[in-house]
Amino acid sequence: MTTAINHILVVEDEQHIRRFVRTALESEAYQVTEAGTCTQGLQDIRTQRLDMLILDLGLPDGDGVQLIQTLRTWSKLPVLVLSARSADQDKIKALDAGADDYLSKPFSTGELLARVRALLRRSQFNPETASPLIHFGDIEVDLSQRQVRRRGEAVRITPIEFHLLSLLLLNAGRVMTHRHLLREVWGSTYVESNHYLRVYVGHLRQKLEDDPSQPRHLLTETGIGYRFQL
Amino acid sequence: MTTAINHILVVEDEQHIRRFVRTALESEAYQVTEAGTCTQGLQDIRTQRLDMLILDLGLPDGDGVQLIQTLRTWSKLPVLVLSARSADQDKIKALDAGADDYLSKPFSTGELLARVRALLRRSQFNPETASPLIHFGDIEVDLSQRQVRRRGEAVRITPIEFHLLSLLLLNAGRVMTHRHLLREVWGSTYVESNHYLRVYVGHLRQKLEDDPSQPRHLLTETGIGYRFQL
DNA sequence: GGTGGGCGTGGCGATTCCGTGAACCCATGC
DNA sequence: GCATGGGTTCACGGAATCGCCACGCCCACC
Repeated sequence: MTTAINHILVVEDEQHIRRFVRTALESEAYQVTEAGTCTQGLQDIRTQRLDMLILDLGLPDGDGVQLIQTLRTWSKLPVLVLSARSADQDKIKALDAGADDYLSKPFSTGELLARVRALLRRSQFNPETASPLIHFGDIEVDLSQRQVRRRGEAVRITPIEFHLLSLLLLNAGRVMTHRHLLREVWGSTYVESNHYLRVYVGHLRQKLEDDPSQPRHLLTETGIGYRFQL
Repeated sequence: MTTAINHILVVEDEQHIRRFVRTALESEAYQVTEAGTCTQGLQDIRTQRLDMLILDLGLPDGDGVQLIQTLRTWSKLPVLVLSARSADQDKIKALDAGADDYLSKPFSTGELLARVRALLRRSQFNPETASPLIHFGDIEVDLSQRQVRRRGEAVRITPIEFHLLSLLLLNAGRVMTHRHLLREVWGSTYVESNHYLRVYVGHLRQKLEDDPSQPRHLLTETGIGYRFQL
């Protein structure tokens, strides 16, 4: 199956709505992460590569509007608000805080998905949200566009290679354990297949390192895992 | 956010709603132009420098959804839809045709303005750079006129081919997933029919590439989709 | 009623990607 | 020196994906 490139974070405390939204999104092959609280949500936003945030306003541990405002001080991540309230003032406050769309409950799967598509479509036109370029050596990586360049020339990257690379880049400087990488890329049944990693790390070194036998960026942490040094 | 004055076109046939919307917008110092019909609206879009379109779906002389679709073949102008209908299917159709937001009547001034602000904020749409002519290789494409030329000679392009081409061109440089292209061109029930794409991408290569077997512009991203390189 | 263009669909060879085993390298410790 | 464990590289078969050709249907237009 085709790799989902759109990653959506759903912040919602009510269990059943969360499941409802997740199911809807997954049926369209989006990658979904869930959070139940503001704090957890912010945590996820900081650590994950996301394309969109779906946020319920009525969270137990804090004000959703507040969260949007904080978020907007450093990110343009598209935000779709869900809310039980349908009063004008609520909508206006949320939208002016920086939300991009506001959907009152109850809502249908169809409308939710259509609004998600519209939002993703629009935000992907926007070059500023889209391109946190990552540089190292003579390589340039654009994660949101799934592109890798070496001295300006496009480098061919397979889906698995790209998945692995983006994990390492998003956690640049940190050690990523074998198990963690394997679980993310191949799934939890492969956490012991260290061999896969060796092979694909090898591929990436061939494509990215000046001297693949003397890697300067994609480093191995013997007995632990790998680390990416920008 | 304080740049040039934003110019908004309101296409709406009912006199009193038009006045209502105009008054609201002008109270926020937007420059407003009005049109009462689809034809007039399209005319204005082609000739004026606009930042946004507010469109009523129930126009006497034609289908609003149709208008959005045509518009989207050559422009990314932000579109906010107003409609008396609030059924899911209407919303979905409009949003998937390319609208950016959908507001059901009756609506309040406050919400309308908040949504306009959100939309303008999100899409720093630059009408100057939206040139209708696109060049690559020895090909010239005029999206608004629906014409393709190769070394000056007209190239025959079927409706589906053109639709596909305009999507790729409007997102030149980006990877477009199979699903996304299929949904836009064939509709959401065909998101898994990758086969269609292979065939039509093939057709386009035959017509546009110097050496169709070694494409330089219409590139495949194995396992993901296609990308157009200008 | 014939003709032709556009479209959907099936099929098949070619290409690319992936999993896996085997060989090799190298540091460490006995 | 030699065994061991981890790391790297290579090679190859199977699977998935892709490009391309061909056929038949539909419909618009003679």
